[in-house]
Amino acid sequence: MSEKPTNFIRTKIADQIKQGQLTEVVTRFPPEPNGYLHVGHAKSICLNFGLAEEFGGRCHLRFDDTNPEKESQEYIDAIQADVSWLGFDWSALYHTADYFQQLFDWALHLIRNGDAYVDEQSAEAMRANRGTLTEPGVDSPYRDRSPEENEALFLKMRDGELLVGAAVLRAKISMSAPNLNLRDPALYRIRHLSHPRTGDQWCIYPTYDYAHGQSDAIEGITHSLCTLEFEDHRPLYEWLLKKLPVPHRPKQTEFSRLELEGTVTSKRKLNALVEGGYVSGWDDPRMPTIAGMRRRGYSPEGIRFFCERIGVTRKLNTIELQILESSIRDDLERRAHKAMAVLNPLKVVVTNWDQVSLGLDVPWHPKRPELGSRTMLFGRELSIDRSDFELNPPEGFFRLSPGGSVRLKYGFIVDFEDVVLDAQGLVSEVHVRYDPETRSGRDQSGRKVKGTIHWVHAASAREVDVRLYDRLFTVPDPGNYEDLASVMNSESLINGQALVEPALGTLMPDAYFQFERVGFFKQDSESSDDRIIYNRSVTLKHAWAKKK
RNA sequence: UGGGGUGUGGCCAAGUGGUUAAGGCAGCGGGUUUUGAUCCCGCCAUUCGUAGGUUCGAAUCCUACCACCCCAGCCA
Repeated sequence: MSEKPTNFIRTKIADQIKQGQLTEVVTRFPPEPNGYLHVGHAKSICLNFGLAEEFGGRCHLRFDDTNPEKESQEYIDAIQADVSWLGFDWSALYHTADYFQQLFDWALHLIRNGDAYVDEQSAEAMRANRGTLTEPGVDSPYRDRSPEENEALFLKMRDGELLVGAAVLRAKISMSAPNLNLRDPALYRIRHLSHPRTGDQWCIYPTYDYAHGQSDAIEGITHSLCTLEFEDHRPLYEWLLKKLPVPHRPKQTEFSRLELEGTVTSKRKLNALVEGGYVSGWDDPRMPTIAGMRRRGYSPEGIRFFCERIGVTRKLNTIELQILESSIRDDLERRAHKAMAVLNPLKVVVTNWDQVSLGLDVPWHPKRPELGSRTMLFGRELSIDRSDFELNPPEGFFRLSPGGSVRLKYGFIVDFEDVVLDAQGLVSEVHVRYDPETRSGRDQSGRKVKGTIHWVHAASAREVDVRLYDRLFTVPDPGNYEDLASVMNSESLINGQALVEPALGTLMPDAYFQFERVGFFKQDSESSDDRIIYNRSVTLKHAWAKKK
């Protein structure tokens, strides 16, 4: 993992510091608690927290909780867990809801200055009067009320004397602005709903446009980073900051959102997958949510490495899944304990083994001795993977086949002797002879074999469940399909069993594993003492499989 | 067709007037290897959306054109 790649935001900040325009960097990550965080949020988290960290500033975690209709405590808790799991500490926890009083007072300020008015048009009328992309809108009949009348009405809104939808507070900018966001945008709406944080204290709630910039100002945010679709909102963001006596002037900078090949990252669609029962929940290992990736066995470092690799620009981009997977592998390669597991067992009898089982001391990681070792047994009856034996091997096959030899990793070289077929003619057993001179670590024979395969000792192996995951969709751009059901991959989850060496048969919820020659695995959170479940996080790269 | 953006190899992405256009992923070739993994080495854009122009010199400046993305929630 090399040094951090640069990007335009970083460059700009470094520049501002160099020119003395900036003494501290304060960013914020402002999720709305209306769903779980996904890989796109991870990009934003890494950017915001990463920048603050790099320039010795701070990054606030702020819940942008302005709309109680869709927000809940479940999401608030999950978001904190996810950010923290990714490895970031927020200097303090903030809530837009904590600024509701200040925001309200500032709304009064706008009203008194003639910069906002209460509109009693229906939502439909407002829409009709907004105009179109090419035609200007029409002024509301309520647009020229006096400040006094507006204030009285706004207080009635606050005091619950008006019904939902009966009125809205609007900024008084221009109904003919070419930027639609400037055509008298709504600032406050009536919602007789209780809020996870403020309870029933308010029945009017500020919109994102009104709340966001002012919250940034209150917190002293220097760089308010958001995605490109908010670019058209920047003039409004700045208009409000200019009209209000705010203590600070934050600057908004936009970057392009992450698009990941083969995944959807809209909360609405992710929610539809959960609600429709297509996945087991927000943390289903196939979900691109942080919770899903965590459960699948991706490491925080791997995800952060990914976010670093993909960069930050203003261009449309679709990241290939391989970049994510290779980032995860890169981290897991050094982090994981390496062990033996056989997914499709084939019985192997070592016919010339006539002693008790032999204990082998096997390191957890050949390149990281500090991880220690464990004992594996070698004996007369073993299991190997069915795919490691071929009766009629294709050209270039160098595992076990009739007349051939192979090394059982960390054990001995074995030579093919015989094969037992069942009634259907399928291989049910392979008989081999082991070469006593070839014990790993003390091989005196000088023999070289082409293939080395993994195995487990039949009597001491334990059976575990294994869940093999594949992409959730059959198309690279599921986001373009309204009917997600039609592009779901029916084989995105394959349930199976595996025989694992004894050391893998106990509950180890935090450990990362590589099943040698198979892939990276992590125990699923549903595992229990008597039923261990391993999730395949990601496969190993497999040149042989590709060539076939 | 209004406004705002973006165009550098298959996918990302540095580069902001001056040697043969960084790097990563993918791919290809080779070496090491008791994981066909890892690791290591090499190859992989005479060209930067297109066409003109300015300049001794342009991906970088100018002009025109083309393509794509975002905006008409009392969502964020």
